[in-house]
Amino acid sequence: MNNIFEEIYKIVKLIPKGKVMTYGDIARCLGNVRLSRVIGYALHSNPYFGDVPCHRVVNRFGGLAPNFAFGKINAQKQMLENEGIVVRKDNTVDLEKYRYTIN
DNA sequence: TAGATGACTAATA
DNA sequence: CTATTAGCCATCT
Repeated sequence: MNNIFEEIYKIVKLIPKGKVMTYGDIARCLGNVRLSRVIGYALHSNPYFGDVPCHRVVNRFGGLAPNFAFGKINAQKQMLENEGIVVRKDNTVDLEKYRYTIN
């Protein structure tokens, strides 16, 4: 499938361990920041769970998604911590520290 | 088949 | 400064 979804997954897969990316950054990589919405749906659908580290994708505040596809937000939090990322009590990460930008 | 919705963000009023 | 509108695309009803 050569649609926007594949592009999204391609970018997400490029996120190194211990780093996170925002929807906006991914969308900007695709050439249009407004695609951030599509990214959200793409990960919500989550057809490639296991291949796509959707837990490394956070919103612009660094906050984790309220409805994690696999389990609860707790699961995402656990996975991030497992990679060495410190998640705050309010389920947010330090973007200045963990934000990964491709360009 | 057509319309509404959603893990969002940035720009404008 | 805060609040609202616009824009994207796939899936759901």
